[in-house]
Amino acid sequence: MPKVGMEPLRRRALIDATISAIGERGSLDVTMSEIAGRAGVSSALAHHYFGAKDELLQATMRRLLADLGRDSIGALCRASTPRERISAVIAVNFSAGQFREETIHAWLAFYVEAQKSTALRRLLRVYARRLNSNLLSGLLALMPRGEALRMAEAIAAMIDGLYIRRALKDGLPNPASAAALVEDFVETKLRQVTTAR
Amino acid sequence: MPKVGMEPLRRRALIDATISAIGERGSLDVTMSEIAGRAGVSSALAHHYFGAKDELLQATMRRLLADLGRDSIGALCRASTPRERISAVIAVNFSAGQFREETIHAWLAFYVEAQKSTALRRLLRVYARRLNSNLLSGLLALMPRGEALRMAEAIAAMIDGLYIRRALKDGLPNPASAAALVEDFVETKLRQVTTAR
DNA sequence: TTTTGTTGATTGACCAGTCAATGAAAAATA
DNA sequence: TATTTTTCATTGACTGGTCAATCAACAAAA
Repeated sequence: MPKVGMEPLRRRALIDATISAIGERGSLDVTMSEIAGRAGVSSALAHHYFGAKDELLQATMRRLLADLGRDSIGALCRASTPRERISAVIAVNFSAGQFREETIHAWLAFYVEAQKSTALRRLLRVYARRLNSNLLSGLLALMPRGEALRMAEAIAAMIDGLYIRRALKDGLPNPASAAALVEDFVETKLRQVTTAR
Repeated sequence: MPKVGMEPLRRRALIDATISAIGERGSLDVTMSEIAGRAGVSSALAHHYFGAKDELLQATMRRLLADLGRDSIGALCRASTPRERISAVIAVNFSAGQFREETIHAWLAFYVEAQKSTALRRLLRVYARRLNSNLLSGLLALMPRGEALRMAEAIAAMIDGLYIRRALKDGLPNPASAAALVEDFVETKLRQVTTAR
């Protein structure tokens, strides 16, 4: 049965299993056995491929980041105006791929874990910085620098806030209305800036 | 040494210790011994007064909620116009008492734990609902109901988002600029609504 | 002497991480 | 081609440690 070249497959399966386990439990304290079981292997194998548990967790976080990054790049490429870039960033964060219970739980759990683990904190900072710069790539063309910087922070905070609030309500999946809330904010603010004095 | 009437003192001390332990660790997995040690008692005593660990955690969460509630009521009483009520709510959430690393870490950790514990989830819902209704108590006088509802959600999300983002940056305590961000949003939106067509 | 406060010691469960052993493909060798 | 050897994949069983929870016992008021 065993064949060569299993490693990448197993790694992927273990990371998938980690995300779904975290998503289901709603927190990071899932056991290696639980994760391994979901991936259809023994816990020893999980340790074989990832070493310690935090390495698996870091790999999982990196995967989440990579997925979001990929989606973001795709959406930004499809945008042709600065205004569209802003909408693209917002849309990605509330897209079907990202705004799932599983994913949201995982992000939230990692946020907490990042308070303990410097490695995870560094990864989360990457996320925050990237979100910020993606937003700025649109905002800077539409308003003065200072205004754009503050606006980016506000939008980012609102997105994160909607994520975490989403985690509280179970059974109410309305990514569209969440995105609309942010869009409305952007729209209002843009009108104010362009109409100014 | 032992005197009568220790119970309320111990309970308070243990809850205080729980908050500071969580704040320092940055997550909920602090041991009963750790908490008890900080409170200057044995872990057995903590169990004696609180029973199981989750009861202590729930009591801690309730304390956090109560503190925020008390502050909110105070601030709202001091506000005389609807517009001031909105600012009061924002100010409380970023006040020195609430916007501390310790408190923020605790809130964040509880957010995650609430995914597992229905009791904690219920408590967090209380918080969310109260924040919402406090905001609405000002907003409803200034704009149409539908608009006010959406606005309340947006403000609440932004506040929560700024909280969680604050947890990421260490050593950068700027509650004032965070509050200013929210205030600016409110101001902009209000101008739009009142100037409208 | 009963109640209240308090603890050290212990238990039982759980879990991350290790290791030695097994089986099966691939590569090397005859 | 037939064989041996090496490498890869995989696991069950075990270990050491941690921690929540319990309990029996002790001390000091009331």
